Amino acid sequence: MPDIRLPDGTVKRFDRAVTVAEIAQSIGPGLARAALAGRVNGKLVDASYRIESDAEVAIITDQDREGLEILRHSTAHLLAHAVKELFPDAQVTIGPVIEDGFYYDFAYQRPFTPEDLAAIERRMQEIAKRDIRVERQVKPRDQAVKFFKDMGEHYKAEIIAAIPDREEISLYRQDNFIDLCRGPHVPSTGKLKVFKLMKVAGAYWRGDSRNEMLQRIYGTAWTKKEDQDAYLHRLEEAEKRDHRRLGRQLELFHTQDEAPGMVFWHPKGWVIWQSIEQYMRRVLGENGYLEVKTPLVLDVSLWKRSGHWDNFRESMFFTESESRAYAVRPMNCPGHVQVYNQGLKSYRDLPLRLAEFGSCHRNEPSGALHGLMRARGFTQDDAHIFCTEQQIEPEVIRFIDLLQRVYADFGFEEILVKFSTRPPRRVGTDAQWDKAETALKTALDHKGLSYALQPGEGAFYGPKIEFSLKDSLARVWQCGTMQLDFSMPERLGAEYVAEDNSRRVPVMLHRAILGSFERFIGILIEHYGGAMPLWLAPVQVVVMNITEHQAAYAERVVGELRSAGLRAGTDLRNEKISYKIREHSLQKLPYQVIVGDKEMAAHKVAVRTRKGEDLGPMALTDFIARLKAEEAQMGRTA
RNA sequence: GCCCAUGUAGCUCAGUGGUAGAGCACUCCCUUGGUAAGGGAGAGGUCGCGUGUUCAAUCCACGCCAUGGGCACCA
Repeated sequence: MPDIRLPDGTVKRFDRAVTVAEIAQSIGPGLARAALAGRVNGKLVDASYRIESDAEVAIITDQDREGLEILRHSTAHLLAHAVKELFPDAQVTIGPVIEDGFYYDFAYQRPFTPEDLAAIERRMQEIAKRDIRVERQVKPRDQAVKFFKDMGEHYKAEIIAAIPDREEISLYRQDNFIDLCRGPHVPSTGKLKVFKLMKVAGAYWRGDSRNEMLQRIYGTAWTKKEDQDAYLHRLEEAEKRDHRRLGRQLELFHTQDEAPGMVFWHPKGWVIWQSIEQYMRRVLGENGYLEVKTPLVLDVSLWKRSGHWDNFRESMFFTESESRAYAVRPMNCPGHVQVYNQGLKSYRDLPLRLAEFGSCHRNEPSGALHGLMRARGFTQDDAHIFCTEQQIEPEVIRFIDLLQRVYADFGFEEILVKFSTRPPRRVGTDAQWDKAETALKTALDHKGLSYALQPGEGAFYGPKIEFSLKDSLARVWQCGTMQLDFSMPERLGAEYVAEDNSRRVPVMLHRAILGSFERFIGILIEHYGGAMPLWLAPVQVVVMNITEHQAAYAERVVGELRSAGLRAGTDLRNEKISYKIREHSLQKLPYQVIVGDKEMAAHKVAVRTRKGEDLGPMALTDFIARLKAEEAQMGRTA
């Protein structure tokens, strides 16, 4: 005689064991139809789950977050079901829910083609229409293993072997398709209405590149058609912001076959770069950094001493001359230690903050390359702080202050922080690690930052903090980093004379705010959809004449804008004004100035923004003042 | 690096076993037009690279390179 307490507080009494579906039915036929699953005493269960004793029960429908996940998970099963009907020899492996959808990995003698995908999707629709009941059953472990082995599903058998002993082995059956699964699932395939297969890709079994490659089919599933349409629309919008596409359209940069993973910056893109570099140079200077420039190519022996040869030689570029071997630098730190090592340092010289816009090359795996985001040639806004252990904490706080200010200036509001602590294999003493981790943690707490702790994820040479920012499409990009290093100063012989006249090894802090210029500019392009804030816009103002009669006046206006330090150009082409406006709007140029006879007579300029707003005629001095004010706002108004 | 797809004019893309086409951009001419495309003419391609099959390859096969989507990797 279970008492069932519902989320609204009401209690229903049943005179026998009752299923979630029956409870939904007792509440109303609408809910009974909508019920996908239930939550019984906090645990998600199938709608067919039988409740024997008193319980708190909530009915899960597609209005719940969990409901959507169950829907997606069941759609993954539907996909596997369809694949097994069409390709009985394919073996099923795993099929989890992911953001916006699901995937399922199959082992099959040949890759699935796009045509296969279309056929599979059609079959999924058919099976959904059959509205087959989905049933759960529990099997003893050895029986389950035998069951799947007999079916030829060796991957499933392997998965069961990896499930902890105390967990139940549950199977889900829909018609003749049976899959190992924890569940819960929708009560019948008819609940699955809105889904679409997106793409097929290779994926390693168990995520290990030493294992065989499986065929992964990605799909998306939603509760309503409109949601799916909105999702597909969102993908299209994201594609329009793709930095590679905008880089071409806005003439910022290009890449070509002869230099894979490296970038040819065009004049407009280089203005963005230079605006950022000069800005960074200014704020670093304000914060006590000293800028240096060190060699891009160094004798291999230095990379052997630094440890890079041992760990990363596979992804370094090498060259040689007169029988001497050199490496193109993959990092700047060894160079900075060389600068530090010139002249005996005193504790009075610390902290010493050496900064470099350091060009690095790493021979990244070909499949990893991705426009500006993952390149083989890139430039870090790198700096190394040489300091004592006592100085770690204040230096980290200073750094976080600077980083927050920089991100805000670029228009990023939200920063995510991850803190990685000592890994099992590491250098340095426990006492050093204790001090270092405490210093980082205290600094984070001092700044009131919440962070995700990643135990054991630190580098072998020290703990680290990683800073990611969220862009306008809510995508997260890791950019900033603060890493402690107990290893390299010692390996490369850095030391200082302490107060007691003893020689000590300084702590080295590796830190970057932007990460790499290439990647950061890529993020900015996508964040702003190419419409850069005024201070970063390659061309800030274009002055257009209506007829050739105002050409000289337009030139004069541009001259004054340039004298005021603005990046301005003319468009005196023999084209209609609407044609010029369209072109510069597509180029996302922030301000368009139109001069016709009226403006010329009144010594004014007519101003239009890239959003299409007509600001009307104004005096040039007012216009310049407006732009200067906007520049000073940096990314904050955008 | 692995799996799949793609590579044709500056860009976006059609297309065919008999050495190629559109739109936009570009050049010239007409047009001097007031807030997102005025009209006309012209020029432009070793069809990613290589080898093979074939009387003949941009098209078929194989290899390579690059790009895209994933996977693995990311000091």
